[in-house]
Amino acid sequence: MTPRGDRPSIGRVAKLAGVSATTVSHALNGRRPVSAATRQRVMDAIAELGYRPNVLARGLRTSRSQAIGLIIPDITNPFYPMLARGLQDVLGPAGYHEIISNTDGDRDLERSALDQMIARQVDGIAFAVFHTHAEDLLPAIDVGVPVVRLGGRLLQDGVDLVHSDDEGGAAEATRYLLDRGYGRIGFVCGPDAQGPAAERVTGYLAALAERGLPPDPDLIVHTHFSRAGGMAGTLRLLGLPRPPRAVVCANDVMAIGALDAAARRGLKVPGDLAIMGFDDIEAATLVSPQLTTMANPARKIGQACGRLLLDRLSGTASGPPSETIIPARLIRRQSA
Amino acid sequence: MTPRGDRPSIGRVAKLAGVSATTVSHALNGRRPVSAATRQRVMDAIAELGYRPNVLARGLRTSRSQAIGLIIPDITNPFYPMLARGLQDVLGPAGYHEIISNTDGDRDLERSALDQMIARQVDGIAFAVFHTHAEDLLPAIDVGVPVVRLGGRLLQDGVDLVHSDDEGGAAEATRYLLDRGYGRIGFVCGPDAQGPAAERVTGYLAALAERGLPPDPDLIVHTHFSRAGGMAGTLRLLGLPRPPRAVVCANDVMAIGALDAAARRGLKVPGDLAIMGFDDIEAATLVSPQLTTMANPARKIGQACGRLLLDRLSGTASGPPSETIIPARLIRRQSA
DNA sequence: TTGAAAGCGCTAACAA
DNA sequence: TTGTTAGCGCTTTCAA
Repeated sequence: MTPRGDRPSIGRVAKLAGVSATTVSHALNGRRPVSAATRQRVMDAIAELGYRPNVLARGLRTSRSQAIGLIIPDITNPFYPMLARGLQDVLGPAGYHEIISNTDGDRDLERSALDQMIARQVDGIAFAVFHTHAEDLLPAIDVGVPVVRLGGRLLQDGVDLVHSDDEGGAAEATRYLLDRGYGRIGFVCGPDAQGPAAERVTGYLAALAERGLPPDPDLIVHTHFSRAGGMAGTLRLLGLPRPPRAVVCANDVMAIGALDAAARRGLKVPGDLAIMGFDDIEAATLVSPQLTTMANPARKIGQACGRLLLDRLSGTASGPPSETIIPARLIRRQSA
Repeated sequence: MTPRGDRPSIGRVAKLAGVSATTVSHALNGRRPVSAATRQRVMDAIAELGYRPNVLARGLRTSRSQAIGLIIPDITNPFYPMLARGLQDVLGPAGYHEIISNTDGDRDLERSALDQMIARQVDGIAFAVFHTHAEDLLPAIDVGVPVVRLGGRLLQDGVDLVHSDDEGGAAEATRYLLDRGYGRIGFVCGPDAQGPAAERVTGYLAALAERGLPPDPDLIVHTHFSRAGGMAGTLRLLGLPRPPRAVVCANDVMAIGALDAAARRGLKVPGDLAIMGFDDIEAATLVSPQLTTMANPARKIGQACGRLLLDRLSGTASGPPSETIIPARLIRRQSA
């Protein structure tokens, strides 16, 4: 009836080896010395029966599921698989599995995903979402599950923070253009002032300010985080009375849209229009000209997140929430 | 000490509501009538305590973990996230979570991932790998866990099969070129005769045979499944005494490499060389000219896989292994 | 309509 | 070096 085909239990192994279940347990996880002869008999029995410890039962007893939850908007967005891989790089060798939930950025789904993770007794949670407020994470904090938040700036009790240096990266991208003599630089931004995009605008403005350049609201356009949005935003900039000769885009996908806009206007890139992206997604090397961009190292972020979780789980870290900033790196290619 | 902050148990809820744990259980999962008044008291208690059923404990008792394992080579390859999403489309609403393991195509890692999934008591497994032999799946079959294999052709007891129509798709791609007057058509293939690539060669040859064209071994080059491999293979074809004017590539990544090869030789695409890809990855629309290709619908494959698993889990399906073939669709763009 | 009791497979006191 | 016992939180007979 049930889908399990009568799997051998620790008791069966014990009986076959002629020892107690306790001894089998200790032979397996070495928390207590077991004589070589006994261990051998146990191992033989395990092999003979094809025994595998039931992780659920172990988890129930130890209240550690050896699983961590990863809550993200959409695994289909190439940034997140990289993040997931980085997490696994660190957590896998430590014996943790990853349970992934997609939320599509919906706040209700985010909350329900968190609930389900808690119900599954995950040992830790990596939460990568924009629209979540501090109070949404309280259920996890209340039950004492370590949470690492990916992105955002909010420091919150019980929640470590990992994010890329959006502000510094955007500043560096802008400086790169300034150094090449571009005075009027446009910024193609996301729809609102939330999330990493906001930090990127801040960096852009900071770089201008360093050189004594005042911000020009006309040069900042708000549009969608998409290829079409990038094109529309860039066209808007190009339609200005004094259009910019260089643009910084909030991400690579939008920068590819900026490329589309240049092609439509018959502008050469970077000759007539220089374009900077952000993220260094795979596609950045597929378009022509290839995108000059800031590398946003998803895998490294995932690894940092994994280490943080591991430290909290082992009790190595127990202090107040930490903030880890992963630097972005300038990748010089052809578009700027 | 343990990382769980003293979570409320069903017993606590029962006490607060003034009923037995049994009643709380039934109030929650409705396997037995509970009076409206009692149910209300139970729900109130649950809300007051913030109770969430412990999925591990439930799983231990019912021997169903409500989790399914997804074993893939690499979540970083954009095909697999789509697959994972398709699985979740179907399995998520049914209350299943997904546990993902990356194997990097390593057979030992594949076997160990399978072992771990079994140890975790997953209710079903989706296995997407090339290098696995039939006997590697036996551990899962032995314990009665339904397995769906993604890709490959091997019909095996206890293992359902889902794959795209690699053979038919490649035949259609080839026919498309034949219809446009190309007589000598090259095929850029993977390193060996295994996996979906093999089926694609078969389809290519079948289409040629339909028109009475004999196979020419010179026109089939073996190379790596990568952009660099695609370029190298195409250059080899172009170096032939009578080079083909059209090539079919085993996947889009290789087709992008073929584009590189054409650019290097100064050939116009599709004027001097027509190029067909396979898969329709996102990048297919980013390159210039955009790739004409066969869409390999990963998400649909994932959904089909999820339905199959669900049928096996619910007992709806219980017969011999099934084979589901998802058709590939021709996407006309610019490269052919 | 409800409860009491047993037990899923494991580990951790405690005891020898 | 090893065993006995209890119990993690839940569901499921069996009984009322």
